[in-house]
Amino acid sequence: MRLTRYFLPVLKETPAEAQIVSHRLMLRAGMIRQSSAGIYSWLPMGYAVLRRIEEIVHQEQQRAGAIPVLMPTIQPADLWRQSGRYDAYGPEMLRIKDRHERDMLYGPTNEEMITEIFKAYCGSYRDVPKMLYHIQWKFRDEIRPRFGVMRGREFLMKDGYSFDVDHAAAIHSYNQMMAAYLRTFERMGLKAVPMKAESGPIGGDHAHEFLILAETGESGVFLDRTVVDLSLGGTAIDFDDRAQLQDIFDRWTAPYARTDDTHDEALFHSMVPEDRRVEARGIEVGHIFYFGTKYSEPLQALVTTPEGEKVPVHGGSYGIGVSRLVGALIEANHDDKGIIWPESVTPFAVGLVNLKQGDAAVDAACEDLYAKLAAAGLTVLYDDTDERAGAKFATMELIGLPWRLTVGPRGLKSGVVELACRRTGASEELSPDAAVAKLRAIYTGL
RNA sequence: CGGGGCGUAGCGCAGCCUGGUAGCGCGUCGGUUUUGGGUACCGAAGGCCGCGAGUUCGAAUCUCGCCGCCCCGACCA
Repeated sequence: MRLTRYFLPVLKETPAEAQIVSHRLMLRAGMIRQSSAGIYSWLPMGYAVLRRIEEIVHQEQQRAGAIPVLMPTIQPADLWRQSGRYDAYGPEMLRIKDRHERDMLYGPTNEEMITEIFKAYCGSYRDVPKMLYHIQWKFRDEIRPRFGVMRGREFLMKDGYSFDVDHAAAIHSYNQMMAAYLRTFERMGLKAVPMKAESGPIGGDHAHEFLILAETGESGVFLDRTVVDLSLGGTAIDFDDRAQLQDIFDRWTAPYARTDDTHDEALFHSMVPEDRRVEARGIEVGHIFYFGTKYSEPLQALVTTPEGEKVPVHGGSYGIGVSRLVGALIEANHDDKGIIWPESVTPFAVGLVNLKQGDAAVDAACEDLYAKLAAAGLTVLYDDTDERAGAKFATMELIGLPWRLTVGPRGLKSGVVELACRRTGASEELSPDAAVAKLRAIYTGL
């Protein structure tokens, strides 16, 4: 993409309304534009990151055996009356009427709807286990939206739902999602720690929240340092292997890790030696829980067992805050100059900077690199504007592309370009072809 | 929803107390200059001063009402 043809409305100054760093940087980098309180348009740069995050979530969900669907944003109120949540949900739920005065709502979540779908088609133990998920916009009319996309009213969420014949099978589904989430967040370069959670308004008991540690986190967290160092690394996971998944579950949930909602100071001290105790702040980016028959009973989602008995299915629900992750990633990856995208979610693999637009040799070298990078399968943002070097560098640093390839007359005289790493600030001079090869190597396997 | 603050050019702000036909910086456009870290200078465009009512000869400024946004708190992916 050529910057002269792109839409990248960067801001030199920080808009007054933005308080936290991710919100400020998203506005300055031209990623989002506020429409009203807690509701945003996603501009090209922001949308690109959002789609990359979505793609990772899709891949890891399906790897774990979940099946993608797409349910509507607008739901009929009757469905929620059946589960009893129409009245229970409160003013957070946006209630609307259609032209026939029928009560509708903009869905804050989809348990009722997915249960209704399951019930319509699945009635036998042979139909389970099933794990369905979708990535869809939700609306919760928060009293006070804030922090940009981290706490918006409209937000993009992955929510998945498991259906199993009994408790033991449901726990396996739960463990599948636990492993899928660990993989998902690791791929994004995030340290997300599963923490024991309260069941919350949805009910149930087997529940964990995934939090990434960040100074601006909304929750206080208390944890054993050892859990932060756990990593799946290249572990091959067989999602049908109950023992392996149970082992992963055990390893990640054994160390003490809780938010201030569930924190138990005495237990914390008894379980964790002082030198391993960490008190920090965290941002919740995912939530998994087993809720048993909470929805299947009132909605009469039953399956027949091999013995011919009809039993309510055991359900679990698994959320990832996809749009929130954009903000959370920035909270975890930035410096005083701007954003630093991990390679796995960056909107462009590399920024190509032409230091002397209009100079025949430099233009030609840039065009050549632009074509070769594209041929190597890399996405490129080519700054072909006639801005000065300082302005171009500042913009590249602000928008956070992980690698910058700088081409100028000075280096070109000796046949080199500069490849700079956004995260470390390190740079090296090498031939254009070597730069392409190095970038290709960096991005291989992501 | 309780408490506080703010709505003036695309963005950041001054002007309001003490009414008199709207200003600064950045950005944008044109020109000169500069050319490896947000260059300097010259010129220009751009605003029913959030909306409505009132007071007044006259309202960005005073009064009342409404709307929107932000911050603290309770609530949440």
